[in-house]
Amino acid sequence: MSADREVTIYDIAKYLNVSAATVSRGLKNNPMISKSTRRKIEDTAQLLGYQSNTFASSLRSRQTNTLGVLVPRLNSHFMSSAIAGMEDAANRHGYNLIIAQSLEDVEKEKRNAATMFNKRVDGLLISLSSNTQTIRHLEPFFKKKIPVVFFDRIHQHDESTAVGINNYEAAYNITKHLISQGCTKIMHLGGNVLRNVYQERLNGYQQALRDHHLPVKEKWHLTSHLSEQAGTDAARYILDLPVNKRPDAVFSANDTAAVYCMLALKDAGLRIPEDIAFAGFNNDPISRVIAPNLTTVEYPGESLGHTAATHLINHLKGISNLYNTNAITLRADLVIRDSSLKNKLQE
Amino acid sequence: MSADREVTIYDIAKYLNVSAATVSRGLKNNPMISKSTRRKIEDTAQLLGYQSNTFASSLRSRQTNTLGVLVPRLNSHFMSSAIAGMEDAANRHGYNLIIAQSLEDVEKEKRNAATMFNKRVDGLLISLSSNTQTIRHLEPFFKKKIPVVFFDRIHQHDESTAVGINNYEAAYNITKHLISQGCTKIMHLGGNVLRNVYQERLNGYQQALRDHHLPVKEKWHLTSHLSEQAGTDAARYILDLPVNKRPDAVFSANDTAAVYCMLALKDAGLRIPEDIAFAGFNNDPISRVIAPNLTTVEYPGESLGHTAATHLINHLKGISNLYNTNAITLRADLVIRDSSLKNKLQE
DNA sequence: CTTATTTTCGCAATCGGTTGCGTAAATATC
DNA sequence: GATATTTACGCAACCGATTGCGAAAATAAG
Repeated sequence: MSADREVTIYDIAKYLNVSAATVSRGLKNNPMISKSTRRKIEDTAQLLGYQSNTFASSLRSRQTNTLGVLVPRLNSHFMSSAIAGMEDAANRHGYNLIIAQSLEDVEKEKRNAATMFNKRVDGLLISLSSNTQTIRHLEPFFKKKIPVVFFDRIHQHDESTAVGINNYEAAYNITKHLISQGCTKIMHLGGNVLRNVYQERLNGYQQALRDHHLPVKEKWHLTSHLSEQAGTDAARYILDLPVNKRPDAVFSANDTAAVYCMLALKDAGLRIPEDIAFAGFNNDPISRVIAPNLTTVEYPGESLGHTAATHLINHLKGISNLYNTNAITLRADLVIRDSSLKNKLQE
Repeated sequence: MSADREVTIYDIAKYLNVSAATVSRGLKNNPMISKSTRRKIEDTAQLLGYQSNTFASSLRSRQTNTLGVLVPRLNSHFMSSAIAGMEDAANRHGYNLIIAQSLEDVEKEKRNAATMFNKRVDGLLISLSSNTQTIRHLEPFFKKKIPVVFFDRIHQHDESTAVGINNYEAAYNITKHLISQGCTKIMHLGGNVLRNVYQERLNGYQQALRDHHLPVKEKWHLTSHLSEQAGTDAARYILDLPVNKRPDAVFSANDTAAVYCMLALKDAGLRIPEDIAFAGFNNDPISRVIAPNLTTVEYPGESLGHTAATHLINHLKGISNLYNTNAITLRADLVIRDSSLKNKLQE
C-alpha cells in the first residue's frame, strides 16, 4: 500500500512463483507462454494495479513507439488539422506523438531536432521552418536509420519520403482559372521561395501566364510572410498604383493574405470579382466566411497528416519500405467560389 | 565508426580515464566536479558525438521532463493556440509535450490517460471531452501525486488547478451588452452543459436576462455541438418561427455557430444587427472576417496554454505549489463589433 | 516403455545513466 | 607541521523490462 513503490513485473512474478521473464513475455502475449499462465499473469497484473514502465522497456528494446513531430507553427488551421490526422493514425497503431514548433526559426528547429533524437523517437515527421537552408541537423537521424518523413514544406532527400501535393499544378490550374475568367493582370502574393511550396506555387503561376502569352512582371510578385498584415499591406500596394495599372486579379499563396487583402480593398470601394478577382490557397475556414467566398485550393491537412504518419508507421512495422518511396502526392482540387467568378452572369 | 553502437558516457569515461559517474555529473554541470574536468568531459562528448539517452536517465531518476496534453480536438483555433502556448512554455523550461486527442469520446480519453501515465509524464494538462462524467480515470495521477492541471473544460478537484476564464461573467456581460443595445428577445446557442464552460455561459446569460427583467424562455436556448451545421440549423429554426416571435439577438457559445447562423440568416434577407444582433465567443479568426464583424469574447488561447503549462512546471520545479492554487482566471474582455451595434448611428 | 519433439519457462546479462556513500587529494586552521 | 575541512572523484548498486540460450516438463513417435 505504500504510495511510492512501483508495481513491477517482479511483483507479479513473485506473486505467481514464476520468473520475471515469463511475466514479461506473458504481458506481451508471447506465444511461448501457455494460455493458462498468460491469463494468470494478466489477472495478477490487474489485481496488483501494474502499470508498465515505458522507459525500462524502451531502454532495453530500443524502440519507443513515439514519433516526433516538428512544425513551424502549431496554430494554423492547416497545421493543426495535419497534426490531428497524425495523432489519429498514430493512436490507431499504438504510437504517441511528441510535438514541437520551430516558430520559423532554424536554430529552434535544430534544438528541437536534437531533443527528439535524444528522446529516441522511432521516426520523425517534419515541416521545415521558413529560413532553413540545409538539413544537416537531421543527419543524426539518417545516420542511425531513423526514418524521416517531410510533409508540406519538403526537402528532397534520398532516404526519406516527402508527403504533399502538387503545388505547381494547383497554382498553374488556379491561375489558368483566373485567366479563363478574363483576367490578364494577375498579381501573386507569395511566400519565401526557400520553401518548395512557395517556389512551386510561384512557378505554376508564372508558367500559366507564359502559356497564355501574358507578361510575367516582377512588380506583380510580392513576397511576404502571408500574414494578415501582409494581406493588408498588399491592398495598400495595389491601391497606391495608378488605377489603370492595377491588377485585375490576385492569386495568394494562402487564404489569410488573400482575405485580408480583400477586406481592405472592399473597404476602399473595389468590387470583387468585378474590379479584381481573388484566389487563395489552403481552403482555410475563413475562405468560406469572407464575402464573396474565396476561390482556393483544397489542401487536405488532416488526410495529409494521416498519410504521412501511416506511411512512417508502416515502414517502422516493416509493412512497407520508406526508402523506396520518394514522394506521396495527395489530390488538391480547386475550389471555385464567387471571388473569381466574373463570368457568372453570362454562364 | 560502426553505425549501430551508441556513444555512451562510458565511452567518454574511458577516453578520459575517469569514471562514468564523473561523466554523468560533469554533463549535468554538477558543482561536485571541477571546472577543468567538466570542460574536458564536454569537449569529449562533442568530439565523440555523444547524445544522451533520455530513457536510461528517466528510468533511474524517475522523471521524464515530459508533460502530457490531452484535449478533445486538436484542430480548432482556440485549442491549437493553447497548445502553441504550452509548447512555448514547456520548451523554455526544457520540457516536452506528448499530445493526444479524445475526439470528444470518454473511452478514448481514458485510454489516452492510461498511456500518458505509462509514459510517466511528469504532469498532465487536460481539457475534458464533452461527455466525460467522472474523472476516475485520472485517479492514478492523483494517487501518485502527479500534478494535473485542467484548462478550458474544467473539473473541480482538490488536488489540481483549473486554468480558465470567468465564463459566467463574460456571458453575463455580453448579454448585458446586447440588452443595452435594445435587444429583448435574446436567443442562446449553447453547448453540452456537462462541461462547465457551457453551463456557466448559460448561467451568465440567464442571470443577465433576469437582472434586466427579461423572460428566460426555454425555446430560446438551443443545445448543440456548436458546429457549422449547428449554426445553420439554428438559422433554420429562427426562420421557421413566426416573424413576430423571432429573437432580436443571438448569443452563441462559440463563434463558429454564430457565424454560420449569420450567414444563413443573411442569405434569407435578414439584416444584422438591425433585424437580429449577434454575439459569439472565443474571438476566432472568422469573427473578424464575417460581415458585419462579430461581437465576441476574447478567449486568450495562447496565454491560457502558456499559463497552465508554466504553472505546472513551476510546481514540478518546486517554485510554487499547485495544491495551494485552486484556480487561475485569465482576463477575457468583450470585443464589441458591428454585429451587435444597433445604436451605432445614434452614438 | 524408450527416444525424439515440442512446449513452456528460467537464468542472467543487458540497455545507459544516476546517486548514496566512502575515500584520497587538496586546501585551510591553529 | 599536525589536524580539520573542503573538494573531487570512484565504487557499485540500482531503475524495470527484454531476450538469447539452455533446460526441464509435457507430449508425440516408434
